[in-house]
Amino acid sequence: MDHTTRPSPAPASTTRVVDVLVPVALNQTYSYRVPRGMELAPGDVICVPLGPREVVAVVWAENAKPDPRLHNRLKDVSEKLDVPPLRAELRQLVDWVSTYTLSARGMVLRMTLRMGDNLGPERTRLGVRLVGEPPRRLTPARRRLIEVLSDGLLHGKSEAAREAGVSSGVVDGLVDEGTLTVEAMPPPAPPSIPDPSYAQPDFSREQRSAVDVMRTLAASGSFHVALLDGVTGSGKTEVYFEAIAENIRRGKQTLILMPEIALTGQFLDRFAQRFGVRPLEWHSELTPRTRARNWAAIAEGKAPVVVGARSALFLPYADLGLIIVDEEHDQAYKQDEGAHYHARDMAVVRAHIARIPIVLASATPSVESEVNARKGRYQRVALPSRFGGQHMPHIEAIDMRRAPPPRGRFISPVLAEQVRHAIERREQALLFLNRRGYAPLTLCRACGHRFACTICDAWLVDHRFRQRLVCHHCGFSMPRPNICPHCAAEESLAAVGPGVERLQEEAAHIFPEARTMVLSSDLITSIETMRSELNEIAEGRVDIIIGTQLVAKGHNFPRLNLVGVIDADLGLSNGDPRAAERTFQLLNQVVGRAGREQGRGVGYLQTHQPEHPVIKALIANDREAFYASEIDIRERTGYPPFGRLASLIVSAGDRPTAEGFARKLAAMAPLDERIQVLGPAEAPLAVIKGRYRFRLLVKSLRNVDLSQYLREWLEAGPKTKGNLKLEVDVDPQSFL
DNA sequence: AGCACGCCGACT
DNA sequence: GTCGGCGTGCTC
Repeated sequence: MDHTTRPSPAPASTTRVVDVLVPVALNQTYSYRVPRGMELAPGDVICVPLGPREVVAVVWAENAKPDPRLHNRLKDVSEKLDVPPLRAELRQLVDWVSTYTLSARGMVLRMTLRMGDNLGPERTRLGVRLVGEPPRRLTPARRRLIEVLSDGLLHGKSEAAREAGVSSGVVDGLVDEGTLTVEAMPPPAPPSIPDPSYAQPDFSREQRSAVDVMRTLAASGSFHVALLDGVTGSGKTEVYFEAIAENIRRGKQTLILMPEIALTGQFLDRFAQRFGVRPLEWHSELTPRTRARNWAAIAEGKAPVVVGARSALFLPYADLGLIIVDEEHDQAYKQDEGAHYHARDMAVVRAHIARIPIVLASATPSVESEVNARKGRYQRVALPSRFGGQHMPHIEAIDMRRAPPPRGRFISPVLAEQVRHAIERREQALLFLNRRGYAPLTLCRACGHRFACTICDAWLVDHRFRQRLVCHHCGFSMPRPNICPHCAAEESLAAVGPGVERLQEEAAHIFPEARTMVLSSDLITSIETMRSELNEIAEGRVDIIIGTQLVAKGHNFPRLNLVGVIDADLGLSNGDPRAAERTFQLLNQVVGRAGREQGRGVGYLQTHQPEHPVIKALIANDREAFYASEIDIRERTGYPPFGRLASLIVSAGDRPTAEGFARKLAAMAPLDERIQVLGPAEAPLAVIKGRYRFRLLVKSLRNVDLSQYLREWLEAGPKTKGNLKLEVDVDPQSFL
């Protein structure tokens, strides 16, 4: 752009300039000129040129006095998009999350703009209908197409072609012949409106007081956190539905956050039973078109209830009145890629900024939320028993030191006996093992060679279904060889340890007549297949379910009364400060799958340490004991929520570079008697994808602004360059 | 995050 | 001689 040739450049005072947040890895805003005739205010969604491309961005502020050094570099805003502006509440959330997590503000904004490039009016889609005579030349492709359209209804043009397995050329051909007509498809129906009075559920006396609290909460219209605390099967969902009903009556939108959207099939049905229709879904598998449509519906306030995974938190709700965080303790709320944030915590922040109530629901609250409830910061709403007189499952430990399974097997005789009884009673059994694949380690019996990933510090996991050895950290895989690559011995490779696939083999061997099914995240291709497999189980077409933690989450299997945990110790002994909490929550949830609808559930925990406090608390069904001891440990050691943590991971292509930088960084940490900088130490997973990793752990008192401390430190500290990478994780959940 | 610019190995 | 690998650095 050549400004010098302009006859008379407009005086600066008449050219308005706005500061714009662009969705790239930048913290600062960029200034753009507002073209004549365009009205812009903070929050407006616009298109701007950025380098060689155009991006969707958001006006963040007026800029009355643009930086003179930029005078001739300012570009014009290209276009104002016809969507509702981002409200101040959401802009404030973006700023807050960016400041707290130390991630670039532009990257946080990006999460709210995840609607694809399909904003704006919908183009009318074309449909075809069968009206005339068949064509003179009837090819097989044409025949298939006519078959698909034989109902005489209007079909989407591309859908019809896809369904018939023909190209769109075949469709056009039949249109030319007069066999089909082209008509505009009716616009897609707006999201259906949930009816708060659709069904009037029956509540027990205990539930009724919780329901009252929920309604009052939703009606209050002010910031308030409730911890809805009820065991699996106590009717938590139905109880918080009443808060949603109240919120719908007030004409406000509700956001329901779920840890794992693929597992919400039954939830959607229950929602429909209560409200007549399903809520709007938000998840990563939406097509771009649907995504844009849902985004617009949310922004225009036409979607009263949205259920979504953590990313749904950053959507531009027109009038959000209530947030529900289901299974609030779940690890899946923590995002560890790109921006590191905990959706539950950020949901509380959003509720605070928007001055609205929020409900955290769980059968096994996080220690953080439990402490907040005990201190009165959160209002505890307790649902003590299972609904409908169901009993809590009875839990027993199986001491694997005394009653071990045969060598190379993993199901103890006691558990096998119980599974047999369950099958004989025509009930289902669930065998839980949180390990994907067939075996976690393969070694050569002749020379001792172990198969390890060449670019990660990890063994290769044997996946027999896929016939490959797979690294769970980088995705590397290789065919399973027959010959040891080290000593060339034949038939010498042995699988060590169990995975769910191996467990299925063993179950099939012990119970040849039983129908088994493995549920594991690596075997899931889509949300749809996942939901249909879960339905198959719910309909009783499976006798033995073998699953990883996928099966622990939110699904009712009516005929499931027996749960066997194959290795209850897994995850207890890895030096992670949250290991105990996680194991307690996970096993409690898994065992809670048993006996939800009929009979009395029984859970067996195969363990080598029945004396471990977590195992004992599970067996005694003594939540109090677990929380008391865990809270005590955290308080004594200053771990969250009694102190704050941040982890800094330094990684580089070679070990000395990573270690050197980490040491330099540690040496430059500002002194502060309230803050400890631990390390650097080699990260527990020392190498991932060929990158060497060192970790610094920052631990502070609770009242310290840890983010601010980190920012000052990193600004003054050594700059990363080359292939050096520094990842900052405030409030880390995982310590790998 | 993109995307271009820039400097070293195998080929139309 | 060019095509293209991804390291480095900028985007108002």
